[in-house]
Amino acid sequence: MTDRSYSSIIEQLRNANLRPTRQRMGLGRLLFSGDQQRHITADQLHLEAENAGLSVSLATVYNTLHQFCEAGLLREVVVDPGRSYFDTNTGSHHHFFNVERGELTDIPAELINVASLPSPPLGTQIDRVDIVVRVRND
Amino acid sequence: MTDRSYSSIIEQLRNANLRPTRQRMGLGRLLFSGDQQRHITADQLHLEAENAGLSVSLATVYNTLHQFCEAGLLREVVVDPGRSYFDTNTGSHHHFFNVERGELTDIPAELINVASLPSPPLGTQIDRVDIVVRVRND
DNA sequence: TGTCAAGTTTAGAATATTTCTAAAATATTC
DNA sequence: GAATATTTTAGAAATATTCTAAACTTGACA
Repeated sequence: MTDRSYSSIIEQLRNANLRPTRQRMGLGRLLFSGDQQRHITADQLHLEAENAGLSVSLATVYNTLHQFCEAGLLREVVVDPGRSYFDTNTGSHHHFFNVERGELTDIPAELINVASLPSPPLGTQIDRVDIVVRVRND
Repeated sequence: MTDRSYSSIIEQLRNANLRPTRQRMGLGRLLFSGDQQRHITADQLHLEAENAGLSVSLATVYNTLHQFCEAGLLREVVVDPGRSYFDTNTGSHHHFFNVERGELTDIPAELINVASLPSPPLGTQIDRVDIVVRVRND
């Protein structure tokens, strides 16, 4: 387990005013208990929950993913029209996206050097910078 | 009109083995006849066509947008889950995306300096690098 | 120019993802 | 343990996109 252990999840849910229900805890364990960072769609997580014997509806998977995003436990990644990916890595970083396989891989922020961003359109402020490096199989 | 004038569109369609039909020419004119670069969704273009008195089905708008992409006349931009934008600027560049308004603005490639891309995952090759600077209204 | 084959458009159905709704279940508080 | 608030859920609805197959248009050529 990473630093987001079982009790840490409860605590983070509490901080976000979310009750630690069976479903949230179960999905949290699936998402955060591995060593690896995960990039997963709602449907994939729903399937994984089913396979793990966790009974949870697709609606709840969607609700939970969004609540986890708001709580800062997850981050939504937009690379594919018509499908959202959720990323357990909430730190500053970017992505490789394998267009053929629909697979995301992290790129640590420090490995990409963005010099000289132009100033944003009048009346707006920069929220964040997303870099997606699209790759194809040889 | 830009350099992609009326006759130029016909020519480009021919090059792509696409017959210059009423629908394709009409949509081409809507997309390319202004001075400005355009960022538009299928639905927006369909509406615009209707307003311009061009009778064309939504299915054809989708077909045409994809064919124009394959022909290198357009480029698809993914910034919003569940909606595709099509960009008349096919050159190398990036985008501001106003999350609140759903509005895209071009950033010329030379205004962003990406130094030191890490090498792509084994067995893959870089297709392109998309940078999206998400902005919010003050 | 008329005919034919190939390509194109279309309405409507189908699909896929996501959100909504309101009723039942669960958690928290006292 | 009862009362209240939150959460989950199935199924319906919304949204964007793709598919299908029939009707239409185009281009080639006699």
